[in-house]
Parts: sequence; C-alpha cells; structure tokens
Amino acid sequence: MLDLKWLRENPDAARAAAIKKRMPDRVAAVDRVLELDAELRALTPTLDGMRSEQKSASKEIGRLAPAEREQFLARQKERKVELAALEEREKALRADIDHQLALVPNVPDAEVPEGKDDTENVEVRRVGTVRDFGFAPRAHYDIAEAQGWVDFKRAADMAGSRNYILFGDLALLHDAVLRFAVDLMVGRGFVPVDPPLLVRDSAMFGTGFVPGGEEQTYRCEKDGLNLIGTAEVPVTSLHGGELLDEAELPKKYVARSACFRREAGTYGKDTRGLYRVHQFQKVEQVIIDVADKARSIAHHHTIVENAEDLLRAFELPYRVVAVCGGDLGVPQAMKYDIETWMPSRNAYGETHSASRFYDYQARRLAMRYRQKDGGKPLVCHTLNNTVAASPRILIPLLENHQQADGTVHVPAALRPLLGGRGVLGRPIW
RNA sequence: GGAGAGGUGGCAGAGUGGCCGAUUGCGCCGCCUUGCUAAGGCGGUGUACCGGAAACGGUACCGGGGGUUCGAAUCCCCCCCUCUCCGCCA
Repeated sequence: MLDLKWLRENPDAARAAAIKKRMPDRVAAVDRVLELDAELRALTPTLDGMRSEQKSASKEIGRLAPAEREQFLARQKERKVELAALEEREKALRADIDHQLALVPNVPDAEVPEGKDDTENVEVRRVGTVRDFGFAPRAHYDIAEAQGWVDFKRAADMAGSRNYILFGDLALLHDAVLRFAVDLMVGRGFVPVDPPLLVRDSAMFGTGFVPGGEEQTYRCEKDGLNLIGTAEVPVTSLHGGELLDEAELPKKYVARSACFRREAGTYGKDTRGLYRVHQFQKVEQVIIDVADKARSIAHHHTIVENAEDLLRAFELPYRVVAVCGGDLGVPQAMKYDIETWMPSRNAYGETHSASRFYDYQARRLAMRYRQKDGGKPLVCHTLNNTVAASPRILIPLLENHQQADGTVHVPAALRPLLGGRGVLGRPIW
C-alpha cells in the first residue's frame, strides 16, 4: 500500500494512478481514505488529551486517602463513558482507513505507457529471428500428442479442463528447463528456495493479490489457506514483519514451485494446449532491497536480462514489452513482459513478467530495514520476475525447434540435463 | 487427534493489578581508559501517530480480538501461532 503521509500530500497523483491503471472504482478509495483520515486526525488530539487526563487521574488514586476516593472514582467513571464513544469511532476509522488504503493501487511510473489493455503494451526490443521453417510447422499439442508426450483427455477426466499430463521426454524436458533456470540463477548469486505452496491470507494480502484477486485463487476454506499462484507470494513474504539490517540487503532468491490459478473469466480463451492451465511449475526470481528508486530500476533491468539470457540459451526469439497502465496490476509500479515467439499463435506469447513495486508490497508486509548510518527504519523495495514457467515455455521450445519429421531439436544448453541428447522424439511424419 | 507449556523491544530473557514502555544480558551507537587483532568503564539505543522550527511533550502498542477495573503486559473469555510428550502417518 501507499504511504498515508504521501497520499495526503499527493491525492491528485494517487487518483491519476488509479485512472492510468484503468481502475476507476479505486479512485473512490483515494477520496475515502482522505475523508476518513481527516476525521481521525481531527479526533486524535481530543482523544489523546482525554486519555492523558484519565491516565494521570488514575495514578492519583493509588495515593488518595479512602475518604477522597469516592468522589474521584465517580469522576473517573464519567470520563470512561465519555471516552468509550469516541474510542469506538476511532477504532472504526482506523479499520476503514486500513481497508480503503489497501485498495489504493500503487502509482505507475511515468515511463509506463498509457493504454487500456495488453494490446497497447509497447514493444521495447525484439531479439532473435523468427525461423523460416520450409515446411508447415505444427502446434505444440499436435507434436506432443503424436509423440505420446501429453494427454489432455485423461487429464480433463480426472482433474477438469485446463489440465494436462506430461509423459516421457516432454516430462523430462519440462524438468530440464526448470532445472536450467534454477542453476542459471544460483550461478548469479540467488539463493534457492523451496517455499510453502499453501499460504495464509496475510501473504496474499501482503503481496497485493488480495483484495482483488480472490477469483484467481484456489482457497482451502477449511484451513484458511490459499494455493499460491506464484512463488512471488511466499518468497516476497519471507521477511514479512521483520526489521532487517541494511548490511544483509539485497536479498536475492530463486524459487521453484508449483503454481495454481483458477483462470476464472477466461472461458474460451486459449483453450487448446499448454498455454493456459490451472497448474504449472515456475522458477521465480525475487529481490528485496533498500528503498532506493534508482537501485530498484537497475534491479528491474537485471532480472529482465536474466530471463532474456535463458531465452537466448534456449535459442528462442522473443520480444520485451513495457506493460501499459491498463494492463498493470494493483501493486506494480512498472512491468516488463517478455513474450516468446509461438508459431501456432503466429504471435509472441507472454512467457515472463517482471515487476517492480518499490515499497508497495513491503509496506503491506511490514518489511523494513535498519539503515547503516542510523536514522529511522525504512520500508524495503521488492521486485520479481519469472525465470521459466513450464509447461508454457514448452510451447515455443517444441514449436520453434520442431523438425519436419516431428522430432524436436534440443538447444545445446539443455542437452546436459537430457542425457546429452540433441533430439527428442521419433520420426512421425 | 489427545495432554501439557509458552507467545514481551534487533535478539535472549525478567516482569503476575498502579512505582512498567517495561529489570537485565547480548547486539548497536558515542565518549573514556588501557602496552599489545582483545578487554574494561560511563552514557545512549523500540515503533507508530498527534502537537512543535527544534528541544521536547502527549497518545497507542507486551501474538490478535473482546471483557473486568478508576487503572491491565499482569485477571477473565474467544481466536491464532510456536514448542514438548503421546497417538497416527508420508
């Protein structure tokens, strides 16, 4: 969430932020916060004064002679009643402010392009060349089904639509990709993490997925736990509520985890194949660092490059887009998506999403650090990006590296993880 | 699932109705001392909000929420969490 003090001084910027993000209903939250805050601020000095009076009077009592007590106690009881009403109002105001403030979205950076949805994202760069096949390329699901690598029918029977079962070499490739991603990041100093997949509401709230993302989340009502949609949730929450030392920052983590998404409201969208599924594996990079905008931006570029390096190693053409305001989520200040070429879509498809939040998540998580040179503790900055999400990344791998006979070329980088093999599958066509 | 113990400041750990925003130790900061990469002495050191230029003053906060009381870290109720033992099981 935003700093309330900042919000007080910059209400127009906060309103403009919600508008740029195409969240008109959240503009109201800004106004509501300001109203409630004004009321609370007007109330506070009175309340503090009354409490102070009552408190000091209470201290007197212990020293009073029994005869004087009666009178004193009567007065104290009056004060108590007077206080009670105001305190109730104070409590309600506090709760409302917290609630409304949590709805106010993070402010998108100036460099975030204007736009209503993902069609208006702005291409930043394009890397690699789209291959000229010299034959009619097939979609990943055709290749995979022909090779016996995937079974959508049985998956749907046992688990519903948008599920899949991987077999054989594709299951191995899936794992190789993830392992490669982890190794790449560990080589760059990121600490590998195997996090909880079921988390409390506080972690969902802290990372900004709730309120707002409830429909996307599988929830175990009985236990009050949520299946994570990304390791961003547990890993960013890792130091929630902590007061860190500046010396231990930045914290860099890489987590491989299963991810679960309900994909509500996407009926009829991307129904075929491995693109949009309820469950997948993802390797995620998370950085927690000091409250320094320039450093956050530098980290942002770094984590995008990390993902690009993976795609280059996989010999895949991709492009980087700057996500526009309307396609930005509540907590993000700026986001780059990386889209990898998918021949079956005849388009680039999103495979990575790199976000910076500044202190928006960390404030919700109460994650601060003590400055090296003293002074007040500051709220951390956080960032994250995909390294590899599979099976989605298998789409470009299969489709771009397919050969006319239905076998699949293995990029050199992945061969050590596949027993040295350079080709997967048997000739089919 | 059954039984018990406990959740206090950056950490450890006292405190069982007013003298407690909280002893003490560690850590950290400052000063001093000292013949050796260490030790010692003294002082300081929570967070948030309100007021103030500041010094400082006020209020809230001892897992969370209710309650008793003139007054609660301390008593009562509910919830959450952690630990130990037993059971069960990967």
